Amino acid sequence: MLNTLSYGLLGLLASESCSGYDLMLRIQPFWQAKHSQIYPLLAKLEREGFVQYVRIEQRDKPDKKVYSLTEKGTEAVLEWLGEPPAEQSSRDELSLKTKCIWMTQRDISIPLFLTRLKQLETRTAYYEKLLQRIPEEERHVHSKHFGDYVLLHRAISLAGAQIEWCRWVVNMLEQEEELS
Amino acid sequence: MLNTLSYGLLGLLASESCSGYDLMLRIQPFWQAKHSQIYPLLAKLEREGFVQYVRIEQRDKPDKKVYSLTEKGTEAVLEWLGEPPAEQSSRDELSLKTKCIWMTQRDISIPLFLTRLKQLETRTAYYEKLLQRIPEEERHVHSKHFGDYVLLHRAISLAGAQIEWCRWVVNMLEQEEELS
DNA sequence: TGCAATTATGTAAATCATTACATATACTAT
DNA sequence: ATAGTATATGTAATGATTTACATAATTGCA
Repeated sequence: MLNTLSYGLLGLLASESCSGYDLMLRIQPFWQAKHSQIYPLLAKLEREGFVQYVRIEQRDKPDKKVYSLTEKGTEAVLEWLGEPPAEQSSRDELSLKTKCIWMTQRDISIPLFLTRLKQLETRTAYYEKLLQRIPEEERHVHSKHFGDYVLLHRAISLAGAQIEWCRWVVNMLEQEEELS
Repeated sequence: MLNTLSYGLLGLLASESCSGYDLMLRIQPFWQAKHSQIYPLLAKLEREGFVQYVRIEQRDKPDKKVYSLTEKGTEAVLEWLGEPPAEQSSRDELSLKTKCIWMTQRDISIPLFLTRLKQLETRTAYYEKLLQRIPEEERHVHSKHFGDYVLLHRAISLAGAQIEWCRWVVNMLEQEEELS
């Protein structure tokens, strides 16, 4: 039994062999992990026979290790896919702060939600751009990019719901200003 | 400088003094933390003067320590509220598995989303119940429960968006079944 | 020319978080 | 009776994660 991050890395390698650096960038949107966690984990997965690598020399950039799945690695991913998904866990500092807005004045509370709005709008724009890069012919169930396609859809729709929510809260906080 | 969980606990204590056990239950929806993390943290916050406690004897239940904010604790919360919120971070195993659905058959992929649907429906029902418990007169900006009110609204709307998304994905996976 | 950013990999120390161990009372269902 | 659940608090060991330390090539900018 491996941990979730390990399975996530193996899952990414299933669709395309790549370097630890690439894995770090690709897993970011779904599971935050720094390179200092990923490199030792890949080394461990290699020692245990789930992945293998070849060193690739590059002219313009430093050498890299391109990892690929072994048969054992592929089996591990398929076994993992058969198990029910763990509940989603989210950690949002804004939620904790929202529980305290009764303590604050509008000059403190409103900027919290305006900052979040900007974060959400920036991320939405980024997701939209990524979505546009997936051509029509790769948006079907059997495409390797079907997962990316549906995940981007979810990310955009959730961000939209949160943007609406932030505006609703800011509105209420602003209306209160007129009364006080 | 304290960590986010510490500020979250202090923030909860700002609206109502309560036991470590209560804090654990109350912070759960926004920040997952076990009692084994919370009890030592409260002890540390007490040693450092952010909180204080009184031991309360109970007839039908074990004794408890009821924690309350000190002046230093209140100042720390207000300072924390003035800082911009950190970006939301979510960890969802289903996202990682979704990136791999191209590897699977419908009999593996569809149950993943059906399981998530059940999880979301259960949570929505729970949130709806909590929301109903907040009376109209406590849903305004100056109420101590305004935060709970708006957070429940967000949780319900996000769960709704995710339910729709799961159904959309399941539909696509099922339609593919007819063709294969 | 120097400074920052990007690509690329790694280790060490510190902190954060979970699991397991431990205890104790009271209530409820089988 | 006894098993399970809820309340209530704690520690110890392990595992996960972040921050800081380290190196090195290339590109772009001021």
